[in-house]
Amino acid sequence: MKYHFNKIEAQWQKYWAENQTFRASNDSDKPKYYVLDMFPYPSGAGLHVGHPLGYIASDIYARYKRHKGFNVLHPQGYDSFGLPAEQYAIQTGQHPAVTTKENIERYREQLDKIGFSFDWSREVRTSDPDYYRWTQWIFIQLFDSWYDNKQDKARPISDLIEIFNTSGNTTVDAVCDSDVEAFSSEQWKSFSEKEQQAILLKYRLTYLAETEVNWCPQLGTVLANDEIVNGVSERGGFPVIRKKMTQWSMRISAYAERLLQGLQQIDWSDSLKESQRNWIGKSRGAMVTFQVKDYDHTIEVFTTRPDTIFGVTFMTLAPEHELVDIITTPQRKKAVEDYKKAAAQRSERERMADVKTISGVFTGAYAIHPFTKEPVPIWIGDYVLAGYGTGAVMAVPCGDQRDYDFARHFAGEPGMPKIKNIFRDADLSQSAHVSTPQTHIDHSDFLTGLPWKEALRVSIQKLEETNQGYGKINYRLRDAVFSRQRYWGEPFPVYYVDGMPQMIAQEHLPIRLPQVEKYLPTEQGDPPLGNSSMWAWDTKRNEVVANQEIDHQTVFPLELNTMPGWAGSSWYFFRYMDPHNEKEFVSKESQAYWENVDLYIGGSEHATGHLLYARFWTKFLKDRGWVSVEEPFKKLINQGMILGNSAFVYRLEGQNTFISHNKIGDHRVQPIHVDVSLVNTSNELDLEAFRNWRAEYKDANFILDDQGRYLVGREVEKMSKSKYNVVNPDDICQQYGADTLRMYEMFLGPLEQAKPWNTAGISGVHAFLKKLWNLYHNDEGFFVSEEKASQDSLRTLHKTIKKVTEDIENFHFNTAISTFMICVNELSAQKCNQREVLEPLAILVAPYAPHIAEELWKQLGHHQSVSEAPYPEFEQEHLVESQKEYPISFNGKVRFTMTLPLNLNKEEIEKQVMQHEKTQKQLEGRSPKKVIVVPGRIVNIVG
RNA sequence: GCCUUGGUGGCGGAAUUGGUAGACGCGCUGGAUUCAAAAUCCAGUGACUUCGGUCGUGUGGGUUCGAUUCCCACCCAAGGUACCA
Repeated sequence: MKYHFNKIEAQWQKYWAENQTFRASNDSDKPKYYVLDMFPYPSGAGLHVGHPLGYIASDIYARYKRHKGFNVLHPQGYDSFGLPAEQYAIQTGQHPAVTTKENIERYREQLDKIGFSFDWSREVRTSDPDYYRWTQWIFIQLFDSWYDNKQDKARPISDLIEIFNTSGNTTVDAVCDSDVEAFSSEQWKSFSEKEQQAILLKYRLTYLAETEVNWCPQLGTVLANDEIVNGVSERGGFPVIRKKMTQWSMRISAYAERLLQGLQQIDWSDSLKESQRNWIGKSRGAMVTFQVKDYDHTIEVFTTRPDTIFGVTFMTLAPEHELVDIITTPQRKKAVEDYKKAAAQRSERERMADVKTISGVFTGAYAIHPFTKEPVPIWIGDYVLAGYGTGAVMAVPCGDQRDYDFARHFAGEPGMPKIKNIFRDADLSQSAHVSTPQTHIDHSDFLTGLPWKEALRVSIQKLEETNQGYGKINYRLRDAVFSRQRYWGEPFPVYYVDGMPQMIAQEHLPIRLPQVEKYLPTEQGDPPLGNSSMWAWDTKRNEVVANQEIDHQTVFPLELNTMPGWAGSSWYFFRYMDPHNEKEFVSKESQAYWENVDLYIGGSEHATGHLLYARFWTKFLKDRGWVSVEEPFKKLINQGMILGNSAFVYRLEGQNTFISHNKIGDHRVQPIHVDVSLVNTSNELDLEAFRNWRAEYKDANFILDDQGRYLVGREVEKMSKSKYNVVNPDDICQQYGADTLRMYEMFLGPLEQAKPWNTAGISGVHAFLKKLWNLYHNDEGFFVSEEKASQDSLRTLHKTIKKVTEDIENFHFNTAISTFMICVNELSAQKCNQREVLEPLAILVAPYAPHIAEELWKQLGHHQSVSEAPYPEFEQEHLVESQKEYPISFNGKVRFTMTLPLNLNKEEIEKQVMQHEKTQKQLEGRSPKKVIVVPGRIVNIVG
């Protein structure tokens, strides 16, 4: 009887949907288990074969846990705000909500075909007003909170106001802006309402601040680093400059230490934890204050090596540093201005990546060394980034390679003194000195002669004594910018009274996105929401009203920015616990039942973005008492990305002629991504299809190779619509079935490893499922016997149970599938058709290939879904071994094997091996120096 | 540049704690079946070889009786690098 996968799969998908087989209850006697996928952004390209990789893995695990008797929550939803829908709207005028809805429908259709056990009754969409009202609500709570270092938690802002009223701010130890001045309770009370609000803003966990952005004047918009290629915008190729803008920020830095410490209690891979540790970047050192010569200004620097303070040869400020314009001397003005302009045109990433080009310019100004009181020249250089630390460094060329390179590059120029060497016996002729435990400090007044670690301690002490600095723990983690000049994101529940932000009361949420005519920034350079004529807040009627009603008395302008993509994804895992609650973002009871995510699966590209923000918000919600957990995700697995196999055509520079990859030679060409569907497996381009692909290639000319073919170049890279390398899974479901797709994606390789997509090999997995089917069927139909199974078959079954269970617990799905293949091959050879073996086998396979398992289960006479069957137990008695085939090696090389009983001890094994004729032959009369016997493993004869 | 991960046959990959390198699958070769093809089944398949063996897990060193596995240095690829998701 044939295996009709299409029919079987459609039937069971319908059954699961109609019977709500996978609906999770918030009330159960079983232990709970929460399995979550990182929800997808519904892109216009549809689901690609990379998405299901993680979903299949989590689905296998969720189904496995159900067999093991758990109440499993396995939901799915959509991260549906984002830039691509907005760009599509800009190009076509189509409202992003419409495109997004269509894309979601397409995703759902595709997901349904793969047979996932999602509880769709809990679906969430971040762009749904019923969802984003709670994102707005959380924003308001952040605004209403400050971080108390003494209690090491976030507290309501009302507590802080009370403290200010009773004792001013001098007793408060809070995380706040660096420019807060001390005030008493009397002073606080004497401030105007506006002054008080301005001060509070410096303490709130979300606050307004000036931050740098990539500004593209021609597009009139801010760009992500990702949208900038070689210093110009990806769209249009326009210049991009760095510019300051007032934006909402999140005080994630308040949580730096807890985010670091929390890593110890969660089950994530060491590499991922390491990434987060490096991102948080905790370092110990000192803040040092340098007075600027002839000015009433100081430069603050953070250094991890205050012990090298006497080695300071010059100082470097970021070109954007606020003092640059003030202190630059008239003679240096032009050079500094030119340099600043050039630096503004380089993205932060370029500046970090490019260490070969050393650039900088002397300001003509000097700082005063805190101890020697000698003048220290002040330079600017773009290797110092404004956003890092204080945007200024003290340069010690003898101990830091970048400073060394900078000093060498500008040696002899005005303002660049000779390198000061403060290390005893250090050779500076080639490079900076690398400190070791033996390093001692020299030529450094009170530090001379000390080992550097000791000098570190003394230098901080001295800085503190002389009030010129203090020991400090610094974090690389910066506060997170929370404003986007975009349309398709959550609107802020914020209006402005006299320039000060005010929150809209929570009962009036959600504040819905307004309709706009155009999704581009306004002509004045305001964000897209500035195009709306209905974007003002009436504080009397508590509703959004027309802009013309703004009177700054009762009707005020609303915030024009929207929230970033990570807002909605920082808390969605809580919403699945209680998705339809209209009173709270999640009820206390639901959250207490589900706690947090037991298993989270998603791509490693989120290692430091989403995963850090979600941890931050969870900790905040815990502090304020809305949830009971400190960490959102107990265990996390990063599925490796399925990479695309991009294809390239090569355009001769400045022409509309394309040259075959194997003919490029010395031609100057521009590689252009071409849709992989236009290329066959031999890398040959379909020229007709290419001409029809896009209007600009209609009249393209080609230089073909000697066989008359146009060959494309190939490159493995991330699958994305813009690279035209997306492969979608629908065709595979159609041709081979969902069970084959599920097993093939798992069989491709280790879950955590990145791998390029390739369908070669899928036939092997499909053949396996057919063989599995044939164990239960003969030509006539279902054919399973009630007789006792053979010892061999039971052995095969239990060997399989053992290995597959170990593999699933360790997420080694690829080897589990080879184990299934071996099992089915063995059972076929044994002609096994006994229920005793085939019934447990159907359950074992069910998490991987649920459709075929359901069908076999039904044919075996069951009326319930196989997903409710208990997992088979492993029985050791079927696998007892008494003999071992020992490899016998000579000097580490295996020469032959011999079978010996497993109960022999070392001496008995050695005796038997030495008596063997082949041993004597190998030794050719020599007596061995040593015989190493590892019982149950190997014998090695040395000599 | 920096951080993280990876590099094993023609290809995807396997190898539990340092113990027979290449499981399982694809591909390829030969055979059976067929009028023929598809499908299926059987056998072989790391390279070299004077058929004794020799070499072989990115490159070069090291530790060890024994290294894909541990250590050092380097090369290459992918992901991230704070406004793509």
